[in-house]
Amino acid sequence: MDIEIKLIEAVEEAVKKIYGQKAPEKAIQIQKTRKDFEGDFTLVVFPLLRVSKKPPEQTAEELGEYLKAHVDQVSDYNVIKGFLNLSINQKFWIEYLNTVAQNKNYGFISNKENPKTILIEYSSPNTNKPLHLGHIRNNLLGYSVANILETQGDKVYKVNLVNDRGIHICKSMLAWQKWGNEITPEKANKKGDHLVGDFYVQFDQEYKKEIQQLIDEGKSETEAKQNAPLILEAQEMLRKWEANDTEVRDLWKKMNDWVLKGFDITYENLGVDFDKTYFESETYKLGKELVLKGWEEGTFIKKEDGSVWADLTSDGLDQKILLRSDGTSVYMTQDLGTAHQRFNDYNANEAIYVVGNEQNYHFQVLKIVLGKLGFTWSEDLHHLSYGMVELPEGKMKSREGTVVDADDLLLEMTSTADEMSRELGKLEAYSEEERKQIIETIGLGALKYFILKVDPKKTMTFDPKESIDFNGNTGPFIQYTYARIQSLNRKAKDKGIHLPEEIKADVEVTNKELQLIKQIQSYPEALREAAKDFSPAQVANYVYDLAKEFNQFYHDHPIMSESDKAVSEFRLFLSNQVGRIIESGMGLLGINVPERM
RNA sequence: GGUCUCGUAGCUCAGUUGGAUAGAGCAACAGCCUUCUAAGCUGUGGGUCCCAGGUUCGAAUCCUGGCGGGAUCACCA
Repeated sequence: MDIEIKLIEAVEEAVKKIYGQKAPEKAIQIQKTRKDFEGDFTLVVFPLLRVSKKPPEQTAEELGEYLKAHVDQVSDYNVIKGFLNLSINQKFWIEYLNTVAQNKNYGFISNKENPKTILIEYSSPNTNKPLHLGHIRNNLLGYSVANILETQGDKVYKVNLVNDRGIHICKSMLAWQKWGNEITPEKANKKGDHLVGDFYVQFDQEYKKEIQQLIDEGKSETEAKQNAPLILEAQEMLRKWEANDTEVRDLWKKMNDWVLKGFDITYENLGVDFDKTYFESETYKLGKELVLKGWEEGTFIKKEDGSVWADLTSDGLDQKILLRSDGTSVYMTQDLGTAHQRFNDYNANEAIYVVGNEQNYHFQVLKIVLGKLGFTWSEDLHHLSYGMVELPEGKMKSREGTVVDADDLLLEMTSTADEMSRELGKLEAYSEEERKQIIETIGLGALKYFILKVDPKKTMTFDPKESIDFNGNTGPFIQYTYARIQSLNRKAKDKGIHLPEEIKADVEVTNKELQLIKQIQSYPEALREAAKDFSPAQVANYVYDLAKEFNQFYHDHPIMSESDKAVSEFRLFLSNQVGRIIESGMGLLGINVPERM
């Protein structure tokens, strides 16, 4: 049983025995003792003064005395103001470490009684331009959160909804048709997504010129924007697309295919994947029936022009359009439909949408509207709203060429890792192939950790001029710690020191070693919290603390050269448990750990 | 203007049901490789936790108001 739970129960019992009443609800708070104080767990006694009717120090003394006498694991206690610090005996910690070693998936919940089925939608790119740094954050978050949720024993499905239709897609198609000269990714020797993205940019440039020309001819800006020949042509193309015009559809298929192939490469390099990919071209008509039904049932209102609206004024929001006056769908309509379809397809208990915080309002409305339609599962729909990635100067703007391209960044990370390793004189002894693999692991690890260590909700800053660090609170730091541990294992093999299956409780243990075990003990809780908050950052920060703690231990605890065999084996054993958790935690972040670096 | 959100060291960030003296990394400076990987370890300096009230034994954390930044409020997606 969890030691914390055991302590809480013991305190409950103590309060009853000593003060003759039940402790008030939630009054028993057990937390980890802060490092600067003696002890392992701390009971905050202030909330208990109501029943003890005695000063804090005295209450703490009485409870401490009782716990020491009645709980095996409590070896000692001390009182500082209203804080009762409890020390847990070494036997408990060593035994705990032994159970960790035996548990293949330590920290993970398996065989949960009623596992949930959770859908997580992430990535969801547009097929008109390549992925950039913002998408990287989305992809890494989605992939990692899926992993983290699975540790809690639930079934998670990762889905991608590709936005492959609409006016923005027609823009790049039209530009290619006009100025592309039948170029293909092969001929241009360029990834398809980049090639198509170039045409999207070109469209925008030419469109701007036309607008300027119309303005010069005396038209208003709005008028110019609406009447520029290029936009009219693009709109015409969209109409043809919707009418299933063969020529347009063929071009659309061809160019989307280029882009999707490009995305596949980026996804693979990033190390993310999906259980299913949906295409908006196949789902964009969903939702209309739901809306019409809602109107018939009086949930929505129809205006004179025929458009259908949800009135959300009673929820403190505005009115929201659901069907245009011509009867066609809007974004919200589609999302209503896809949400409904998803919950049915998978018989899901929860759905998570990894979407930037600029769409907070949209998801707020989506939930309310689904609720109004009578779907009780609207409560189980979560928007994992993440903050934008900004440059030091502010937002990334594609038009100003300040976007950080995903593929470029990945390449750059590897070459930085390469430079670093050369500077440090590492990896010289290894084959070219192994070297390449290691620097990729490190470069990618640096990037992923850099992004995932930040609380998803927060806007984060990325400075492309300063390359991502490899020292300190970084991915490579943690990877390095892991590599050190593997190096220990290799050395141990050479020296004939074997890794014991378990440790005897009477081995000599230092404070630092106990601290490490305590840090290990926090792993399951860290995962629970991370899953609850959809926050890989909490896993990242946990693993960092563990690695930092280990490096301190490593620095002043000889392992191979320790003369006491039992101590030497214990340290090797402890190191291996740390290594396993680093590998596990980093794995949840989608970061690999190298055997050497 | 309405709604939402953020504000912690020079910079990037931790700090989770309110708990003890607010922590890391980077950058700066000073040390530690004849000893298991120095991508490491140790130390120094650096704080009005945006401001003002309130709640309480106790507030970076909760409430109210203000200041500052961001997002959003389309018959776009």
